[in-house]
Amino acid sequence: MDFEEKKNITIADVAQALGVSKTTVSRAISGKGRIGEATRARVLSYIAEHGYRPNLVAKGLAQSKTYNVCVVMPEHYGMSELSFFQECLFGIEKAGGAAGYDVLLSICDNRDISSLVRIIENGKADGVILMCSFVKDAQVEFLQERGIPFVMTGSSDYPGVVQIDHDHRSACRELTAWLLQKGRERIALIGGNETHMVTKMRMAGFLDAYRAAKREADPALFFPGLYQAASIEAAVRSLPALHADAVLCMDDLVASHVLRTLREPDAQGALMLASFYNGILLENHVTPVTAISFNARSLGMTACGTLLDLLGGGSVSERTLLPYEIIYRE
Amino acid sequence: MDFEEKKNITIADVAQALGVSKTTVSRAISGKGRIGEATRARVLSYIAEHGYRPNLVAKGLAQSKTYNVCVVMPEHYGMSELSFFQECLFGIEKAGGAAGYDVLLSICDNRDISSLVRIIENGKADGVILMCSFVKDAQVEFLQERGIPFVMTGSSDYPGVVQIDHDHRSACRELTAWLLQKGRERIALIGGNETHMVTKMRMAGFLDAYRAAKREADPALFFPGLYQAASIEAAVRSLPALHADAVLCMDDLVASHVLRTLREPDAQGALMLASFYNGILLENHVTPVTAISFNARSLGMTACGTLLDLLGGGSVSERTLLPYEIIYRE
DNA sequence: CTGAAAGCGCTTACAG
DNA sequence: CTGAAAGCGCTTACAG
Repeated sequence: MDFEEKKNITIADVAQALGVSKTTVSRAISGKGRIGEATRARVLSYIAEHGYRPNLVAKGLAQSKTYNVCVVMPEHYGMSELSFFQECLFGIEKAGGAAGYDVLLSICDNRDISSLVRIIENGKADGVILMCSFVKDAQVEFLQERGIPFVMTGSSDYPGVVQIDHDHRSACRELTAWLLQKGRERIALIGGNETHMVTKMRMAGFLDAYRAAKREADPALFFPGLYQAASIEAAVRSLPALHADAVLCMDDLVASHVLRTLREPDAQGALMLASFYNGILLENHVTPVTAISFNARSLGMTACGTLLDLLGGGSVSERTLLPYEIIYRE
Repeated sequence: MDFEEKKNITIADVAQALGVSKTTVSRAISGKGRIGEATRARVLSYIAEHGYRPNLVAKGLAQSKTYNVCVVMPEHYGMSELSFFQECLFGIEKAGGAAGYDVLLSICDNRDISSLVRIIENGKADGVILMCSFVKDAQVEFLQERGIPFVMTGSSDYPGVVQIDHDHRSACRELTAWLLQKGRERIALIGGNETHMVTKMRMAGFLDAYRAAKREADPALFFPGLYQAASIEAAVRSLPALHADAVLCMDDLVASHVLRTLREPDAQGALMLASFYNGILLENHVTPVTAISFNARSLGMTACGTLLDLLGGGSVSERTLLPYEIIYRE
């Protein structure tokens, strides 16, 4: 297969065709600078008719801009986060597109940010959106050192990082408080990647609720860092011996595994179950479970909007907290 | 938050610092054109030390290239496809990055390809990778009319479209043949979006197997276009009355629903189950089900490699079929 | 082997 | 109100 080069019409072409200068054409399009109403109309109608679109790359070069935002997605995560990230990405693309920006994708582990580095060093993007935060974050360190504008969906402990996040801490506090109020005191906490900031936030909200209720959480009931079905099951089976009366899952994948284990014939009942994230996995489940619901798409749109403000020289608040919703199901 | 403009070092800077011309620096880097070994080494060591990286956008403008590939993802699809697309996307990013290309993301329904159009008209990408094919495909029509190089992951009926796909037809034939050989003749076929090409391919493979076995498939056992849990369950419940002895699912989401229904107390057993796609949903299931397994990442890498060949002026074959694997589980 | 100059397709002071 | 010219950061014939 080969493709015929259909060479694009340039600003010079339309200038020549109209017998005006490139400057004039440029001004008619951009709306900047004085220009006669008649000439502008003439130019505008010509380009509309001939389908001329200025080359954004050339425009960008002249303005030292790229009209690209780079979004970096983490490579490794569970499937529960998958659709969340996807939705968020779509939100970014939508908000960016509306403002004439495109999204350049970067994949990255904490260890390997080479893709991000390449994009930045090649001068391919005006700013970046970080979709995942780490407690020791190479992305943040790199971008800050380079002075590249960026925002983060999620929370960060690094000073000066513009963050857009759902209010995980409040949400988890509220959900935990609900359990406590139902008379559940020995709440087990299962799952969560401890290197992720979001886990810290959830944990904090959990403890907030205990503090507010003047109760004390039992660390023996914490089971962080569990991803495999087998280890989650083992944790759940150990619960009765620990006199747990409820279990709170860090995300919907964990919840899904816990649910399965609890349904086994030899599993004790009487445990109350809730999840810190109402993902796609929970939606498909027969047994409804109380969970916190977040809107990933609006997170993405807000993040992108904030980055564009930043690029536009506006001042943005360092932290934007988006609302959540708790879906109570018994 | 604001960021200090740390202005990048340009080719003019290094030329001046070294007392040579920009031409020389450019040649030292690109390796094109004659240049003294000594000067080249001097330039190279200087740029290594000072961390100079040529601005790819400017380079691109000079060469009428962008070093971007646009990949368009469909917006609406089930979660079973989600991780497949994600993996594929990661494969593309990897292969592209290795060749100095970045990926520009476009989201699109069949109805609305405005994001793709914008990217192309703005001159932001050298070529595009279509991740989803439709029987009436606005993307293909647009790109062909514009003469933009593109490839597609999946299959297409449009003439002249470079396709990279897994061999769905053969895979489905083989899997169906296996059931037939096991003595199952009344195989129900559930799910599949009829507007997607992949459904056509799977269907064809299914019928191939019947033909080869000199049997006839019963159209009464076809249940296409089922996405909701409820409608899938209804279909499964109607199976005994239709004397079905096996069920073949179009994807893992369908399989997952079927599995759940079959496990209900009042559901008849004796049905054999298999799926045309071994997705993440099936992996998490307790009951193992025979299914076809595809490597999405290598699909992405191959697609990107093919597009790059195309951009490089190489001739590529119109259709590349990737191998599959059938995971037999009883 | 090396460089001055034109060009990629735009924008934007600076003059008029 | 309009245009000639320089510039964005690179490449690449064309001379030497």
